[in-house]
Amino acid sequence: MSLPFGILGFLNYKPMSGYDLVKAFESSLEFFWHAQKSHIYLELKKLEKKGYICGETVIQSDRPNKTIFSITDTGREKFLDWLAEGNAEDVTHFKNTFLMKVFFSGNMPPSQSVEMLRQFLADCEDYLKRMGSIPESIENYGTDKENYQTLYWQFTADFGYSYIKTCIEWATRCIEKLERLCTLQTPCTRIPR
Amino acid sequence: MSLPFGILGFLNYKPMSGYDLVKAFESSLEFFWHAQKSHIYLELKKLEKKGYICGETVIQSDRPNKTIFSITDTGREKFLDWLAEGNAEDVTHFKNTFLMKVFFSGNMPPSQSVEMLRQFLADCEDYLKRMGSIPESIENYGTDKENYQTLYWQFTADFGYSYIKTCIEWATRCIEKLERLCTLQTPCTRIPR
DNA sequence: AGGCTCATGTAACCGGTTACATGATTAT
DNA sequence: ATAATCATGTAACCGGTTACATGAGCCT
Repeated sequence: MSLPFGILGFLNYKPMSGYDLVKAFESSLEFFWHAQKSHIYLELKKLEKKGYICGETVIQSDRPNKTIFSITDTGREKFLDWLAEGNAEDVTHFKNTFLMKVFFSGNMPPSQSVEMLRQFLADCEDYLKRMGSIPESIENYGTDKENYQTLYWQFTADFGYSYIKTCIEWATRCIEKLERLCTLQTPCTRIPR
Repeated sequence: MSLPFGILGFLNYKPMSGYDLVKAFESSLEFFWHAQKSHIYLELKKLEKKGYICGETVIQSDRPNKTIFSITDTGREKFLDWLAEGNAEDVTHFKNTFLMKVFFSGNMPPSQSVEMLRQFLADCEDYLKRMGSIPESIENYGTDKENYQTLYWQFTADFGYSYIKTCIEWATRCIEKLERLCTLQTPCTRIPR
């Protein structure tokens, strides 16, 4: 329900082609909204049909032709409406497959769940490393340094960073607890179930 | 892609009716996997057709009849396979509409985004309050106190708690920064865009 | 000649949501 | 009477994913 608004959001900065949008999503929103290429192109058609954006074909000699989309007044209006909307469900309605697995981990040997948590920890740390390069990439598509845009981009980056940090601390705690239980209290021969 | 496994997970503890499952989801998985009633009943049919669970009608005189579902051997096998699977995408592929709005907040007056963040903060604090009652409710459907189940339930509760705490701290930071910028550096008459 | 970036799609599918709908029994 | 709990669905829809597909031009 958000992809079309993400597109409108980018087009509100400046007109872009589908290809540009794919890259914009990859380099920024990726961290909290992974979008499929095909889905973006599909959504562009829908938005144009609705009259929220309008496309113009640009003929290029050195590379394939492209369509540059601009946001329309109605499009901008819809986008700003969306921005102003409340979103109370967002705090409560998040889905996390990994946590579901943790929840049901009593069904596998503790050694296996320790391994699972270690993998999660490794993935988080890997992610954190790759995140180091965000602040610079954010600078690249800022159009107007006068306004608050970069500030909000920093906010989302801050969120991502804090979130991953929290995940790392949590996973570390869990692993410690499991290992303490496994090596000290209960000998590893005792397998649940 | 996880709901059927959530159902299998619960049925692996003990046989349950669709109604029981709805309540089980509401009282526990709710925090990271909100499930629709209708979806659960739909999924039960699919799982039965696949032979992962089997239902038995229980005739009741004091209340409407019901169907109690039990997990089959193949069902248990599939469930354990799922548990053992890796889930690297889970760290990277999360969707958050609210963060998308923050990302595009340069398009609205700072006062409005402060309001949005305050609302988020309030929602988080509200959520945190309601979370206080989880540990007790978890105790209720533990079948076998000998095994590690409750430990893992605590892990997920710990995650939820830490996550909300992180959100609260983050939102507080953001609001502070915005207010400092608005009241000290730039007079509020200057509205971006 | 072969790989890269640029550029854009279609078709099938699926997980999940929303709205709607029914009906029994029990407690007040 | 009527509200609450128990109990179970159907149908339409939609957001998003996966797989597949094409083709121009540039660089080496």
